Amino acid sequence: MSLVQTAGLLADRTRAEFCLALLDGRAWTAGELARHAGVSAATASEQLTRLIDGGLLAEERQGRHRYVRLAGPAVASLIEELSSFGPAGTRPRSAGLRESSRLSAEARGRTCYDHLAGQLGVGVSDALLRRGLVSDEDGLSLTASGRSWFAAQDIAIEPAPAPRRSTRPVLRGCLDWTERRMHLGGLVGAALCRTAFERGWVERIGTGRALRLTTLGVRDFTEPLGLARPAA
Amino acid sequence: MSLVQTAGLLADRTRAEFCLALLDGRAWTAGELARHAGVSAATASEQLTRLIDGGLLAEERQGRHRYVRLAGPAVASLIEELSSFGPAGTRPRSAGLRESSRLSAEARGRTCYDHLAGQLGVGVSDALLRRGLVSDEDGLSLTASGRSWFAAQDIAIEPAPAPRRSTRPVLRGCLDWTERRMHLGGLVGAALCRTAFERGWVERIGTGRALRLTTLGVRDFTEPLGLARPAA
DNA sequence: GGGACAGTTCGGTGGCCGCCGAACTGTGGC
DNA sequence: GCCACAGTTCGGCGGCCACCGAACTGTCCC
Repeated sequence: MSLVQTAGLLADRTRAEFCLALLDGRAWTAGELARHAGVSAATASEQLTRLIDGGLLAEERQGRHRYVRLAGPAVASLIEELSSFGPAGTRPRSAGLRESSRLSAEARGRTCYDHLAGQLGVGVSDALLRRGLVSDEDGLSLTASGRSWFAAQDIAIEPAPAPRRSTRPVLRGCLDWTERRMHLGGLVGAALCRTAFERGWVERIGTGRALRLTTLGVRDFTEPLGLARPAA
Repeated sequence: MSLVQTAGLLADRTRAEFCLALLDGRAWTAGELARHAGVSAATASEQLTRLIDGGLLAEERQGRHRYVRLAGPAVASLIEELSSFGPAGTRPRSAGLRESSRLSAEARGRTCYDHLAGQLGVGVSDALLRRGLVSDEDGLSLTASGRSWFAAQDIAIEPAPAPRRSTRPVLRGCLDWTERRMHLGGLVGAALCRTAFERGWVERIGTGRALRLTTLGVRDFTEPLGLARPAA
């Protein structure tokens, strides 16, 4: 795969739509993606095969279903970087009720591939900054007290997955499109999100990418960090 | 600009060739790029306009010349990320004498947008790791002693350029295509490279992207770091 | 086994876009 | 003023590729 080929994969409306949908970090079936992007099953099947051959997506077949997901964090960060280009143009026009309620749930909290985003993600990010666990002078980094805080919480910041030496930074600012604020990505963001799921601090709402903060999460996660309790 | 449009800009052989050439961090004229990519002046002109409109390139007109360069570090990192995808496929076949002498000069030392690459870049990167100024456990980061070393050398790690809050990490591993080794990018890599030019530690060889380490550079830069003196 | 359904393969079509030569504009040197 | 040269604009050509419908394979359920 060369630069041209990889870019070409993302240079198509349909394939890009697939990838953006998969940015929630979950596995979708081919049919779901086809409906989501408004194309026939035939087209979806072809395009998914291309994305998989190009190494952007990974597939898992289960019975008559073909599940696909992003091939890894590098792909997610690539897509985010490409999306965040230019003068951050146009906001999509207003939507129906059902749609806008889904959107507001996602605005409160959601996953952005493997880390937390939305108001929850931004809030956590701000809290860590306020408490000096993370520093944003000359770029984002974990401070010494930040490292000990993570150790004290028993949250492991996974070193790079065994086989391939990763270039993934410990901490990475991720600028999302709904909030215009930065939230924490990178290994630290992924570790926080993984822990939040494992300890029941957050849970999925239905089948979307939206998240709900549980009462356990308020008690053990956001209140200790000094976050205001969310409005709804 | 959307994801699709930005990706589309890089999904063309000619435009990609331009961007890869500009990865040396310097400004090229439209004609130089046309010859480099083997297309007519007409084609180069059109494609450059597209790249500029899309925000990937910046232009500067001087008399009858049109100089273009990458619009910023974010573009360089985007291109590197896109290039480093997939199983790092095929190495270009061998070249003529003139070409291969240029290549070996570039292998010794060159710029990779705004930081040092080639054997020089990798060597510096290794030396900083060996001395504990940089850590690569769970991702790359600058250690406390690393921060004081930079301060002691009076090398400023520039905070993000004023207007826009940058997501550029302090330290970023950059995996280059000639060396298969990682070298230092990010704000730290840029600061080192800038300093190396300012203090005369390195200089350009001719008009290419290749670098020569000066005797001053050996004395004040690589020897203090414990690098072996390069073969040639 | 039959029917519903998820996904795939294939052929044909339409549109987009990268390319060039030719004619043109503008700059610099003599 | 003239010529050389860098870059631009335009029209037209050619190739690539995303799309669909239709026919097919494979899975699950009754």
